[in-house]
Amino acid sequence: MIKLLFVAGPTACGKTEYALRLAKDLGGEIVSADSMQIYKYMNIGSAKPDAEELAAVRHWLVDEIEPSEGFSVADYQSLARRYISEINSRGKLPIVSGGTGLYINSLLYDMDFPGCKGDDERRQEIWEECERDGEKLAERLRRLDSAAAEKIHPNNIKRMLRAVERLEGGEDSLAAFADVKKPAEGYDTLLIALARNREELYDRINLRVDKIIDSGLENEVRSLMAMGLTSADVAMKGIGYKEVIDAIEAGRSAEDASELIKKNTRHYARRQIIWLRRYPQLKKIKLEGDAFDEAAYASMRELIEEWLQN
RNA sequence: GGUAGCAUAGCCAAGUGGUAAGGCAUGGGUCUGCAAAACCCUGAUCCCCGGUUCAAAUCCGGGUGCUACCU
Repeated sequence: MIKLLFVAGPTACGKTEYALRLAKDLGGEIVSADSMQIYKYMNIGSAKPDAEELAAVRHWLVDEIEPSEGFSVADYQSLARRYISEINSRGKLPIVSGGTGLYINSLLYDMDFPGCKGDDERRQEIWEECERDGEKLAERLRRLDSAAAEKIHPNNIKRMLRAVERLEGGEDSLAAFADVKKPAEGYDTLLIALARNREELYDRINLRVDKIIDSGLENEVRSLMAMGLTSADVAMKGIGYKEVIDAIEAGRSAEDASELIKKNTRHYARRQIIWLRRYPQLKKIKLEGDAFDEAAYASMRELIEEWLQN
């Protein structure tokens, strides 16, 4: 059994800081569960740990791929599992830190990604075949698997496309949609979620967005654009990036996009919080104030010590 | 002081006699290959008082507040 610690929580709640401290104190290495920090060159906007932090504790799945590369949960899962066992075999504690719920989920549970891989072109094809009509797509899905069709809202084109893709790719039914959630085998997990008052979190978000913009988000976006990336690239769909690209293209500056970025980040944080509510085993640690919350950290350590004993 | 206009949910806002569109925010939620994505759900009896009418956010009178212009 590999002991696997998770430090989750919404964006801007302080994950980086606390995970780093834990890694130092426990002799751990950090496995990022962040769908944006995984990209190279996207440092400022994704609020990546800085060079000093990256040097202090070993990080995995940060700066892993090119922004132009495709990536998916399935890729994440297999890479993360590999790194985790390597860390474990070195006698270190793997600490998964990040806010991408689905990535965390892929490690926590035995999600398997069988069947066909996601193929953009294939999905595009299906979409064209349905004449870009949500209703027609829904009908096609219903014919293939009525149970799956009932679970996916007809407005959710993206999900319906993937479902059709899988079913036509050979799967008889999307049994996966049943909520069979087996804990991942081979891991002994402890899931800690950092939490804050909503108001305090939103204040932190606003502050952080201002800081990110001051630190040169616009230049970062411009250099990514110079590398040939456009708003069509997945990496550029990240919050902060997409808004600034739009602003630049409209002849405005990053500052002009500030309010929009803040709003989108708040929405994102809310969804993250809601996502985490699904885990009954979740240990919530409430953080307060801007300074490092020693009291909260101490109770975190206590939880961890107890878990490590068993 | 005068004249005109406006007053609808946290904000923007439609509706000008038949019982309150929509957008944003907020909150809640879904989630098996783009997840910082995609999608779903969520609120008011219309400034106050009186009147006309079977029926008023909608018409009339008065009050209050805001805005513009005038003196």
